[in-house]
Amino acid sequence: MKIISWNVNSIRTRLERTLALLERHRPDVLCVQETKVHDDAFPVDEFSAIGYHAQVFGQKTYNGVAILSRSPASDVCHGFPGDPAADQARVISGTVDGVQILNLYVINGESVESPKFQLKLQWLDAMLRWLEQDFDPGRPLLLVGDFNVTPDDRDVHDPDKWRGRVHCSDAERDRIRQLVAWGLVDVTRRHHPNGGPHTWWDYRGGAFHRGWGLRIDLALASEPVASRCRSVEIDRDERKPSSGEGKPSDHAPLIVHLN
DNA sequence: ATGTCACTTTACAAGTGA
Repeated sequence: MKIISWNVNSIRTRLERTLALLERHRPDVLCVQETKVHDDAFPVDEFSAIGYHAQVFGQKTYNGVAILSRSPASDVCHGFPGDPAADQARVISGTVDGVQILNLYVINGESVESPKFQLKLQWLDAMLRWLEQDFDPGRPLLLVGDFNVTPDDRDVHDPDKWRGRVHCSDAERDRIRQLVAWGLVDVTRRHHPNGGPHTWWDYRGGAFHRGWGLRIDLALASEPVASRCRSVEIDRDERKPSSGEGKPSDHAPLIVHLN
């Protein structure tokens, strides 16, 4: 079973590249974030034409998540109880081929001084309470998405430059540690113990070309899923300007392969 | 202090969010 997570930064702008990604990898599931479109305008037909069901939870302009899958997702839910940013479409969950999948677009936070940063921490706290209440780490569960947090300095191209800043602060990293302590495995790290691989590069300053990246897109699996995990890879080519129609997203797809 | 991108608007440039 192959599951891909990708922050597309607008599903309409990235439609051709998303269709090409599906044809290239033929994953069982593609979780997308930052679709930036109201559900009525999501390009459902283009995906069904190549064999993918779409479950969408979006809004105009901002945020938005969707699960595209070859077999239909069941028990689909939008958002979560206790969400302190319930007006923002950031979480869609469902079960595909026996795996409960949570597709997350975590609040960016802007900077550690911003009120949005406090909201980000509260949101992550509420998300953990949801897991504790409604999920069991002894069952097959996979959280994927844009977490907007680097778990540790190995995930940062220049840790000294980023130290204490948004995506790299102790407060954010504590929340990831709490998710792991509850019973999840950072499967990317398990397969890449020495660091990275980066998943996001700022559009500005030639960051991709210079290797200035962060690992902020994560796959956190309960042990029943982690033990099936054969590989976790990044499709770095997708981040290259030359690799497809139109411009790339600022994130690269994260590919999780299960036995 | 940032060599960008996508989206929106009583729009045709400028603000916002990333």
